[in-house]
Amino acid sequence: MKYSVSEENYIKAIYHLQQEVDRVNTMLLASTLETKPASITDMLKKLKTKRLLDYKPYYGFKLSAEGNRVALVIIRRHRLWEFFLAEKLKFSWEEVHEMAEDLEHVSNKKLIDKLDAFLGYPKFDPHGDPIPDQDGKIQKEEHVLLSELKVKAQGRVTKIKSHSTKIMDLIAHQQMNIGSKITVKKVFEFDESMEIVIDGKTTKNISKQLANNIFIANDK
Amino acid sequence: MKYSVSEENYIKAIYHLQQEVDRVNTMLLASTLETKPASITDMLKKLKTKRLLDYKPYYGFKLSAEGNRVALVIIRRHRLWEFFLAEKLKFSWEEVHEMAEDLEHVSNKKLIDKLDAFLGYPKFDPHGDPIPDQDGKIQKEEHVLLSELKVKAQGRVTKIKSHSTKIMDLIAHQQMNIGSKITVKKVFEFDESMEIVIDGKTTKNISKQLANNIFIANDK
DNA sequence: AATATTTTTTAGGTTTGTCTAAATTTTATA
DNA sequence: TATAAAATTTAGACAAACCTAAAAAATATT
Ligand SMILES: [Mn+2]
Ligand SMILES: [Mn+2]
Ligand SMILES: [Mn+2]
Ligand SMILES: [Mn+2]
Repeated sequence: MKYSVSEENYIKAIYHLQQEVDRVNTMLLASTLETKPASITDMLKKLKTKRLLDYKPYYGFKLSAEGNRVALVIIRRHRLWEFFLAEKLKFSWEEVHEMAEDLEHVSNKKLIDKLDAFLGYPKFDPHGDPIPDQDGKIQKEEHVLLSELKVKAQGRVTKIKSHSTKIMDLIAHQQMNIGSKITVKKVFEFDESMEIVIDGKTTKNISKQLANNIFIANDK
Repeated sequence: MKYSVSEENYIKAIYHLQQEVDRVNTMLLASTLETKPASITDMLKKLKTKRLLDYKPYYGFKLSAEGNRVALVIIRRHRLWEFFLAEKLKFSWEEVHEMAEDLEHVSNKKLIDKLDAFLGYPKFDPHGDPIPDQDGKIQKEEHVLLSELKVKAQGRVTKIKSHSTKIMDLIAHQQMNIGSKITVKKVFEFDESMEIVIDGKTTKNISKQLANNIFIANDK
């Protein structure tokens, strides 16, 4: 089955919201897609008749098994393109999301599988999010917040929680990046700020708020 | 200015038809786009109000200077993606056109320019058609039909006239390709068939009809 | 020159995806 | 529990891009 750009954007948005809440509701989806609630209701009916959605009026909704499968196909396309843009075309990882938002709707399966091969079957996109494979399987990476690490613990930065420009600014300035190796040197009781070493080179002090937004995979 | 997928497809189709005829007409465009004449008229009016088209009812139409500029942007995108698909993803050159038909509408300029750089600023797409540069300039390659070459002449295959599967079949079987070096060994008067050497290795006999569909750049 | 044929445009509809405004249902509050 | 507020759906409209059928204009044929 082939779905329209709009349908795909709805499916993907519902999938992402479901990672946070169990049953998505109209208002929430309207605000993330920046449309009006009435438009959401229209699309919900359509997705329901296409059997992509479990939906009872007034009771919220969730993707069907098939809806989930479709969502993962779209997310696979999105993240592979993001990886391509960052890795091959040398875009910074803040720039890639918007372009991938369009590229994800080019839906030729053979194209995506060949792209995957060309990129060397990457497991994570530039933001550290997992890339579903051909069967929709995603590799779960166990990561913890940097703020939860104890002194002497170390690991690699896998993901940033929020992608706001404010946080990006700070992180870029600190010369941290996805993949950077982090070692915790000290944790100060006063404000829970940390002293860390980045890639075995530079030593930095970071606030609790910042450490709360950085995910780390335990290196071992 | 940003144009819809439909608008872009119309603009590009008009551009291509103008390479053959001076003023395009409704029927011709309808048949190449596989739509009805009434739909063409609707779009012509829209393109006219957007100043992309010179159009007087009943008198045929042609792209304005701006329309031409836009067409070349779309063709640049199309051919760069084709080059990417063939060169990097290892698609055969018969497969790339259809996928490029979708990718050409992803219109982020920085993306296309970076793709261009990544590919090494190629001048010709896998079919041998020239790729417009950032300013819409296209490199004119002087090529002649293989059938016009005399004995001992040599050159490289730059382009195939028709892209029908029937011709593709034959050409693939003869192990010819864009870029193959061709040397004419003999021309038989009886049926004007030729004996040629491909890439200095294999010797083949080809019919006048086939030679009439293969463009050659004079190597020198 | 008159008539027939072809081409093009116009008129009026349909589908998709959006919207506003109003009605309905659910949830919260007094 | 009655009422107020919020969330959701319905009703009706609109733009984009298509369509069919009919009218109008251009071109070809007798
Ligand atoms: Mn993204
Ligand atoms: Mn999207
Ligand atoms: Mn092409
Ligand atoms: Mn296209």
